[in-house]
Amino acid sequence: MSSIEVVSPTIEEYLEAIYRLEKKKGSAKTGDLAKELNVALGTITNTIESMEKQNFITHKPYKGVNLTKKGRKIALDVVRRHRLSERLLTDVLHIDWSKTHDAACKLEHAIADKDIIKPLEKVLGKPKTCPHGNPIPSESGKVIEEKSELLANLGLGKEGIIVKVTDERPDMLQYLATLGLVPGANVQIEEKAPFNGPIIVKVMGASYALGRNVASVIWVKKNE
Amino acid sequence: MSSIEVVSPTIEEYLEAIYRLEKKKGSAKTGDLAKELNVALGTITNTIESMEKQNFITHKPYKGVNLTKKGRKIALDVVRRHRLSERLLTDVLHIDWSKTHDAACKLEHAIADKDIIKPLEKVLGKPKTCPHGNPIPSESGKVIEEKSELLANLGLGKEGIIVKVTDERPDMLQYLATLGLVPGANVQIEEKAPFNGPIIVKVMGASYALGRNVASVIWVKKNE
DNA sequence: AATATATATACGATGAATCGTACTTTTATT
DNA sequence: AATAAAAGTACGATTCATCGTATATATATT
Ligand SMILES: [Mn+2]
Ligand SMILES: [Mn+2]
Ligand SMILES: [Mn+2]
Ligand SMILES: [Mn+2]
Repeated sequence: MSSIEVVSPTIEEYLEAIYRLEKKKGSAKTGDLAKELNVALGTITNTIESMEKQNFITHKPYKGVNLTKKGRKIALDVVRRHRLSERLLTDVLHIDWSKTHDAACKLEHAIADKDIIKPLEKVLGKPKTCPHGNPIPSESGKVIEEKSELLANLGLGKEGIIVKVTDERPDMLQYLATLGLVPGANVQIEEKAPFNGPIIVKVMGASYALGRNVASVIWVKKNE
Repeated sequence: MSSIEVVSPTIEEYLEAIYRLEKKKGSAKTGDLAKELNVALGTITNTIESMEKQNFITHKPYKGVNLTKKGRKIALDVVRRHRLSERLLTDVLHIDWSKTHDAACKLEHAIADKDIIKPLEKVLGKPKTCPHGNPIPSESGKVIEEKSELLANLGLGKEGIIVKVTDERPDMLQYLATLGLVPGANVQIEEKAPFNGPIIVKVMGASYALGRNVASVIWVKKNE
């Protein structure tokens, strides 16, 4: 029986953060983790040392840490619980998608039990993604990532469907929602200002100028 | 603004356990708490000393602890979250009532935020009780306790409606459910054996012999 | 190549929560 | 009232997660 190892909520948070950073930048640097987890640098050094001893991660000083197979397995389970929690919050409790991330980040540790997570997944209708479009790992840790590209990289005149949003700060999500920039929405590039200037996009008939920072958290699937 | 004080999950658990024991026995003894919380006696002594310093409880050695006003306020909020969690588990996730208590005891700490608990309460339809019939404290800490008496104390031939069940051990709840002894069910006393012997009750047409231990966790509202 | 800047580590210290054993006090029994 | 049993407390120790300051190393800039 290869059931998933039980670790403290703290270690789960570390694994979750490492997973995200690894996905985004290839590895998780001490400093990034300190910011992400809101703790002092020395704390990170301590904890990753202990996590390395437990074979959850490998660490190359000044290069960052990476998940081992063992660590990734747990991380994926945390991410799974996180994203199912988000779905519960939006789909069942009707909470705004801008508020779900922080709440889910606590909830995820309280629903580790299979007797809870399985019924939850079922009631939600086995959703494939979180409300922000990120894939929900399967029970066995499989992640089906829909192919997509950054809105910021889409060519002039091209259009596509928003697949996911990879910045879950409440203010960012609120802003995106007011423009209708949510997963499933159709967007077209109308203009791209030079020198990394704004991008004008058309959504639901309306046009908006987006900064590159914003256009770089939105992933779309190009229409053929 | 008298918003509720934030304490650690551990202290919340202590307050919750003290609330229950106080309700059941008038006060919470060190030993009872050790059993309830599954920690060593010395740990209880330590923690209640610290809790007394923070004015959450008063403590008379060998007599037990009691909640202060301040402590009770927090305890009621924890109990509120616990019972709303149980409702979520049974009503939304369709989890059996015998499994909800333990799961809720973790969940309750992850849904302290007003932005979560209010929508949850609303979605559940502002339930008055947990699945076991115990009242859900209001946001302001009001508890509306329906008048009821122990099934074990009901006279021969009398009948009533089950109001609540005050033992939430999984095996007890499973047993009660198989007999149909759940809140709302009508029961009648058919026989009471002497010397604290079994009680024969009629439920839904069937008759069952219940030990006094069982009849002493079931509370009923006598018909007329 | 030398220096400056960013990044990471070492180290000593703290607080919360826990344990187990030894000791003390209260309550029950004779 | 003396003694036994039960209940509670004291105390020293451990582990986890954290902090902040001082020090070290690597990378970027000149
Ligand atoms: Mn989290
Ligand atoms: Mn999400
Ligand atoms: Mn609890
Ligand atoms: Mn209950």
